[in-house]
Amino acid sequence: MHIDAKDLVADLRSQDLRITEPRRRVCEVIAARHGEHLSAVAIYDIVQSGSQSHIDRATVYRTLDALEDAGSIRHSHIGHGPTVYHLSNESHHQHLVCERCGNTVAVGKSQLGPFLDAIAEQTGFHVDVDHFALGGLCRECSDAAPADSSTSDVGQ
Amino acid sequence: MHIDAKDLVADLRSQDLRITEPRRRVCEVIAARHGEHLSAVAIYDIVQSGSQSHIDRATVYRTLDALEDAGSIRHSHIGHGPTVYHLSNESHHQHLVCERCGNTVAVGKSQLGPFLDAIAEQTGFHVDVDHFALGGLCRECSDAAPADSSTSDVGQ
DNA sequence: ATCAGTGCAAATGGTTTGCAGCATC
DNA sequence: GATGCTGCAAACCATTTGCACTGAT
Repeated sequence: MHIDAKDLVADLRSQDLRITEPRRRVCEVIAARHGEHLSAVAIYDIVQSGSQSHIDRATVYRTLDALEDAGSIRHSHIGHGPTVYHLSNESHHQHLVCERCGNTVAVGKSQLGPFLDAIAEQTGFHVDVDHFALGGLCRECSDAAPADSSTSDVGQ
Repeated sequence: MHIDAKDLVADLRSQDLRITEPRRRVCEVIAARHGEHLSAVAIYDIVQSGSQSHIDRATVYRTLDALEDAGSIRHSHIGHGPTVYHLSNESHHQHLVCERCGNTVAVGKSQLGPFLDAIAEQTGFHVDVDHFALGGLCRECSDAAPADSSTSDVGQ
C-alpha cells in the first residue's frame, strides 16, 4: 500500500483541519521521500528548495504534529540528532547507531521477536521498536576499538 | 564496591587535572546520589542548594566531561529528557521508558545477553545497553491502551 | 608564576510559542 | 466573515564556547 501526498492530505481533512499550501507541501515531501527518516529541518529544506515562496519552520513543526495526531506519521529518536519522521506504516525496525562513526544499522522486527517477547515476559513492557535507536559500536568500529570495554564510550 | 567522592577526585587527579572546589562538589553529589540517574542541571541544583557560593552550569558540564573522560562516569539518554549521568560501575541495564506514563523499567544486562549476542552475530553491532533507553508501553499502560490503529505496532 | 579551570555572557541547535494578519472554510 | 493557520520574532531548554580573570600546582 503506497501512501501518497493525497492520502496524507485526506488524513488532515478528516481531522477537520484546513488544507493549506504549506501543509500540502509538507505532505508531498513526506510522501515523495517515503522510506526515509527525515528531520523537521530536512523537510523544511526540501520544501524550500522546491519552490520560491517561503514557508516557516514553525509551520513545518505544526504540520508534523498535526500529521502525527492524525496517525499518518510517527517520529523516532535516532542517536543524538534531531527527531526524525516517517510514515506510520513504515515502523518495523530497530535502529542501531554507532557511537563512534555515526552509521546506523537496522534490525528487522523478525529478528527482534525473541528479544521483545523476553522483555514483555519479564517486565510486562511492550517495546515500541522504532521509537528510540540503540547505541553501540558497529563491526568496523568495535574491531578498531581498544579491547578495554569499560572505556568504550566514545564521541559526542 | 562503593565509590565515594574521594575516588572520583582521585580519578581526576590521576588524569593530571586540578582539584578545585567546583569539581569536588560535583564529585560529592555524584557519589552521594550513586544509583540515581542525574542530569547535569539536577547536579547543578543539588550543588547550589548545598552551599551559598555559586558555581556555574558550564563548570558542571565541563566537570562531567572530565569525569567521563576519566572513565568514572557514563551518560545515558533516557526518553525525551536531558542526558543523565551515572557511575561507570552502574552500567548494566537497559532502560525502558513508558511513552504514556513516563515510568522507566530496567532490564538487567544478563537477561539481554543472548539477544545481544544474536545481534552481534547478525549485524556485527555491539549494543551499548545503557546508553539509550527504549520506548514503549509499560504493563499498566498497555493494558489500559485503546486499540489505537495508528500505533498498532506498539503492542505486538 | 604558569596555565588549567572558572564565571560570565553570548551562541548554539532543535523546537515551541505569542501575536497580528491572512486565507480557508 | 469567522477562526484556523500562517509568518515572524522572540522564547525555550540543554548544552557549548570565547574570553578575561583567578587560583591550583
